[in-house]
Amino acid sequence: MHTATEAAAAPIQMLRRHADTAMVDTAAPALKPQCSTCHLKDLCLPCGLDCDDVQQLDGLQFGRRRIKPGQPLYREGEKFQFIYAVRTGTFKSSVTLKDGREQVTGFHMAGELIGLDGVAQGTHASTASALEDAEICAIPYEHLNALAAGNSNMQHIVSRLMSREIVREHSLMLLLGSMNAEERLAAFLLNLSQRLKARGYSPSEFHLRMSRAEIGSYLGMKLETVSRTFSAFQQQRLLEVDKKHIRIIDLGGLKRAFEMRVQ
Amino acid sequence: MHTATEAAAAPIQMLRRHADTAMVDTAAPALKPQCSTCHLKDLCLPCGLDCDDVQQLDGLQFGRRRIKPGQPLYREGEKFQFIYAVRTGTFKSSVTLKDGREQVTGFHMAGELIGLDGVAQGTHASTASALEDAEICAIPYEHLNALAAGNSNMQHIVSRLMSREIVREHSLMLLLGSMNAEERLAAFLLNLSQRLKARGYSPSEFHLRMSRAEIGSYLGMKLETVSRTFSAFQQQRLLEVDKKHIRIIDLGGLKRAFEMRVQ
DNA sequence: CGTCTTTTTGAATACTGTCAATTTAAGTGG
DNA sequence: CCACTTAAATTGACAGTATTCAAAAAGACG
Repeated sequence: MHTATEAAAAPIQMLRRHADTAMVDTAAPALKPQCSTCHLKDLCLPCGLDCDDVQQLDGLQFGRRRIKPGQPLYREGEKFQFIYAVRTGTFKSSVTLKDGREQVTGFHMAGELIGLDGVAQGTHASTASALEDAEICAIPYEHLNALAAGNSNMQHIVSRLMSREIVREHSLMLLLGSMNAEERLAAFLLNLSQRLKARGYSPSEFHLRMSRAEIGSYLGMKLETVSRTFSAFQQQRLLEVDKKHIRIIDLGGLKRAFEMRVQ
Repeated sequence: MHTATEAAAAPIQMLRRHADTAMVDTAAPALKPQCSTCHLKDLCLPCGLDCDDVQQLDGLQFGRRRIKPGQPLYREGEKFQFIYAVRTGTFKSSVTLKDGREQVTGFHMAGELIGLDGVAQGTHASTASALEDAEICAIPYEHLNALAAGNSNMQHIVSRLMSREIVREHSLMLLLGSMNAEERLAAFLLNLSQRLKARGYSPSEFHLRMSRAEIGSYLGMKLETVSRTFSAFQQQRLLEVDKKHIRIIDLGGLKRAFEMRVQ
């Protein structure tokens, strides 16, 4: 088993270490996380639980792990053992096509849980990779389940998380199925803005962690179209775009570009 | 509360009865279903449970209900109380856009469970309507949860069902995000064929329960494009199409049209 | 039997994709 | 520190696919 330190020392070779991606360093005492004292408490798994229940989560003694940019947290087909809570950094989830291309199914930031698609078949149905230096909590699914078996609150929290993922994907299907390029990008930016705001960051000025190609894959369009649409928004004076740095200068206008169709 | 009979007597007025769509006739003794004797046992909720656990499901005493074509089983925003198992007939799930258009998020047939997207917020996130005469089991979610609290097998079954829905939506996102019209329709037909086969029907000859517009909404294309693509498949001698009656005459060819990209 | 809906098909348009060139940024090694 | 290589993003020109608009045909239904 390789530790987080070893992984950090050899970030280049990540593509060869398929079987190891789920390994977690549970030995390092400095990395023992506690939900009860975590600043992400209100966004993450413990959200909605009372003090006693959160202390039960502390009892799970899950490991923490650092991930380097580009490194996979888990891979499609790999055995499912943990669900992961993002502590810092950003991840993308994707499913890969036979011909090698990927479809990005989500971007994930601090407090969000990923890996729940592995429950269905006991193997991960998607691949999750870090887009920047990141840190996660690895929650052993079986232990969480054991906890949930004796605690209906906990049970409900986990179910709700899964259901939320279903609802999230509904709205993405809606986007992919019935919006044009401008509406897609507007929806993407507004969603990002909202999630950053919920995490205490500026909702109007931020740095994209993903490439144009990754945004395009997520939104079902080519990277050139993403780039063109950014330019169009800039000309419409909705945004200021400097590569990955985005400033929303007309939030209302952006919402109009998007809410035209949704809700 | 209106009974199934009343509902059947006034199918035209369904659009006005928002609050009532989740009502279930639990009084009619003839309609008391038993999982243990149900012919859908191996496809539906009980799949994977042993005899003892299935008998616990019988104890839930959930109601059965008939739905007329076009009638909603539940509606977006409505209070979430039940998950539904399709006994007979076909349903579509959809989310509606501000401007009235709908995005179909799924088609559901015998043995499939719907409504799990309501767990997230306590209200249904989509609308489910029957495409033909249908019959469902309404499983009270709270009761199921109570059962799951004392039975980890049961718990696992429910989690797996939710996760399966997440995985299903992944593959639909993949379809919507990175396939052309022919690939989409081929994927749709192959999926349908496979599910019909699992239910003992012919996988190569079947009757579509949904309109071209509904297929189009599901696949993210216009009804005219669906129609044209059917015609194209017919000219390529992959299908014989007579309105809603479909005969697959070259399964391999259809798979090639689709597997070109997927898995 | 007439009306309404669904489906099919055609023609023209619009949007996004493809290909290619250029610019900018980032990383590498002398 | 600078020249070099590599990767990412932007932009243009053109092509191709799916959409839109429109009309006709075929069912479905009362």
